[in-house]
Amino acid sequence: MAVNEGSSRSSLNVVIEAYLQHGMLSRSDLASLTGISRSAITEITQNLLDVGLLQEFPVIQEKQGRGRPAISLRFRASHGYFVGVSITGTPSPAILADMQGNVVGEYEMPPSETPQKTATAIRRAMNDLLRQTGVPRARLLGIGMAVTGVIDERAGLCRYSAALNWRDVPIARLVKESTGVESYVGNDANAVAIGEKLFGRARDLRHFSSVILGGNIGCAHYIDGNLYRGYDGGAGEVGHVTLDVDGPRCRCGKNGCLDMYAGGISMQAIAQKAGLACDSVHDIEALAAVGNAEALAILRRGGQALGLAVASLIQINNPECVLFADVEGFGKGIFQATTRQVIENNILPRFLASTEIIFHQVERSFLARAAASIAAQQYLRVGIVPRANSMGLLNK
Amino acid sequence: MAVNEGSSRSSLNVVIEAYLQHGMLSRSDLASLTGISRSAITEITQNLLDVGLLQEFPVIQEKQGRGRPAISLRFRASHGYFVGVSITGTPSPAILADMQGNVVGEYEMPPSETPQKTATAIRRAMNDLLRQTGVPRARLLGIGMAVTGVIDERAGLCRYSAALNWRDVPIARLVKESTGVESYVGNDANAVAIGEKLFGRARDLRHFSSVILGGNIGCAHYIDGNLYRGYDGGAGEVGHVTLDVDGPRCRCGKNGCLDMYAGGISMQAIAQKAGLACDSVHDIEALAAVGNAEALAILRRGGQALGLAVASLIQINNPECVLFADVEGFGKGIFQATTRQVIENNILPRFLASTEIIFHQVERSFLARAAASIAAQQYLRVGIVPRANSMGLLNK
DNA sequence: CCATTTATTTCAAAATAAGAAATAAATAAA
DNA sequence: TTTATTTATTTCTTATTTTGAAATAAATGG
Repeated sequence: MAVNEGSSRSSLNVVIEAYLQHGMLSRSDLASLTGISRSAITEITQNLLDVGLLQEFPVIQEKQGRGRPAISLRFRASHGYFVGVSITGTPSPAILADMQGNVVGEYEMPPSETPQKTATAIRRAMNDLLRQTGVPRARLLGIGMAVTGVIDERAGLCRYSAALNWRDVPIARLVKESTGVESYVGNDANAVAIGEKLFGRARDLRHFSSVILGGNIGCAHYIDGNLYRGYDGGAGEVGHVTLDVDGPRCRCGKNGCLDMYAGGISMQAIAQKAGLACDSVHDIEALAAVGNAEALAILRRGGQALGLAVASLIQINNPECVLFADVEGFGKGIFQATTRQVIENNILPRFLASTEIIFHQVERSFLARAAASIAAQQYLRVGIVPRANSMGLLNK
Repeated sequence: MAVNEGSSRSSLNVVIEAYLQHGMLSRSDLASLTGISRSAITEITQNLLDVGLLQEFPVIQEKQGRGRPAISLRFRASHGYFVGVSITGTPSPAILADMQGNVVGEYEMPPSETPQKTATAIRRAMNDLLRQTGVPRARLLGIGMAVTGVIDERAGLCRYSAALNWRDVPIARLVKESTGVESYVGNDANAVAIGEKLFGRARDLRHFSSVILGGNIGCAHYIDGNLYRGYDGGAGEVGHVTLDVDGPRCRCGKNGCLDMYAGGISMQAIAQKAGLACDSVHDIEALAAVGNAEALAILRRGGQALGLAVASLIQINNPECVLFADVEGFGKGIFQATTRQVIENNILPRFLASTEIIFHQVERSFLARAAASIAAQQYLRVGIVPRANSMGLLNK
């Protein structure tokens, strides 16, 4: 039986959770949001201020009401720092983020090879980032990694990654051993969702799905303000939704998976087979823009497939918003337009009005930043916040 | 901003929640499940025993371990009673259930017409049930209603119901006014899921989806041990997942919705149009069983459609189990076999192993019983449990 | 400048939870 | 049959947490 099923109990945890969810809140907000008495809030926030986790934020509010203005509180940026790395097969930035999620340092990582080499590369990245920024090692509170593949977050394991050719790699332990710093792994699609929630477009949303448009299609859901991982961590496999049982065979063994139509890898392969000169989906969009019929067809077919799959998702889960994170470089082209159109045509009118569809391009460091946030969240939830008096931080 | 976002805080609520989720737990179980100290558990359960909500359960355990045997506790059946009604266009039973979800009385309701008549009919049902069972009115703690359609559970409103031809009906208020008893409404698909969780096949599952095979296809999800309603209560509209953009037009205005292939109403309509003599899908199965090609084709097409939609659901949400509640009477026929087959063929191997697929027939009173449970849950969560000393039950 | 409004704090009282040690009820072994 | 061992539950004291009421603060609008 799991320990502590529901969620945190003590008011302290409720308060920390509220800041993880909302970023900036006055004591008054906290009281009405959590139902905890205002006097208790004063006490709890005082402790967190003493400890240095929270900070009062000089308010320059335009819209000020009648009475005494509220003082907003938020995490104190320099309370702690986290390294974030996106472990993919390609070179990618490692970053150092502060407690507010600001990127304070970047470092270019080589593409990951063996787990051991990756751990070593992360140690180098960490050392360079600390030197570069002057952050003392003691203030480094965790290392977060976003990995493409099937991840067991609790165990800190990469169960399987096709891109890295890893199987059952205890990467969290390896990195912890290499660096001496507490380390956490997460799935990259989940990391994107966490990034969207913490500093992206989903800041104040409690229910949303994010869809990663990359070489493959990834997806993750926030439900009731929390990342939903599924029964055994598999939620979000939209990429393998079947669209046509007679469609082309996917590497997963099934036919007509979404990935075969809308995944960057497949689209490029199809384009190259058709004799188009392209190195990325961006090039396909460019060709379509100048009227290339073949390119147009590929993008339309991809958008149609993605639109149908996401329409299903919307009707099954009724998210407040679906966020497409474009990492491949589709931009505002045919693909996006088709996807939107097909979604609109295939959901019930009631969802049409209430579901926001957002496409946006994400930067190279987005995943690394999100990975750092995973570490920050874990750190705060596991509750290693130094104690003021003897606030018992609960085990989760 | 919502009051009390996360979940309950006080240990009392955590304990009640644990019993809502698991039904029967010893103090020891509670302590390890919730992380609350054993001494606190003793105190809390003592209060709940005093109040009469909990009851010690004489254990006849086969598998007894080493030390002192644990004493299981559970809700005391006679602590309170709830009326449950399924409001559909057809005659349906109203039931009286005790705190453990046992049905202690049944009453046959006429088909619902106007909201006002429905409220009156429910009053009659209530009075008869109380008379019939001898339960004192003071012990009737709530009335729960399961309604087919779009429901705003918080407001106690039926936003829209095609089957009843209702629009924005404040049914909870009407029934409360008519009966003087606190009343709650829920969507029928949600009610089925709640029923499965509380006394059906999903008792110990934290993540599952239930699919109602009725005139239309309904669906609801449990996520992390709680019913997930979606951003605006629309989660579970699997019935309108598009399977073929060129398919037959659905009454929702789109083409090729799942309902058009696998909904009982559509299947019957198709069968009748094809000249088959049938009054129910059960008849179609019977015809298929004796080799009728047309009947076979209809069932196969339906099962194929349902299988594909559910395969998508599984890959999107990774539930532990998908429970099909057969209210139409398909039974163990072609439809079920095809659905299973298609699901298996269209999900990733990793889901094949970890996702349980269960079909089962539900009784006529299942929905009414589930509706009563909705009332019970609401009652316990809102926290009107009489106070022993001054246990502050939190607002939710 | 004063009434009003909203935010935050103070402080004593009450409620709650934890921890250690005691007690209970079983089984396994001597 | 004892006796040791194991697991469950309770008791009781202590410490912590939370509340509620009243006080204080900081703004706006006459």
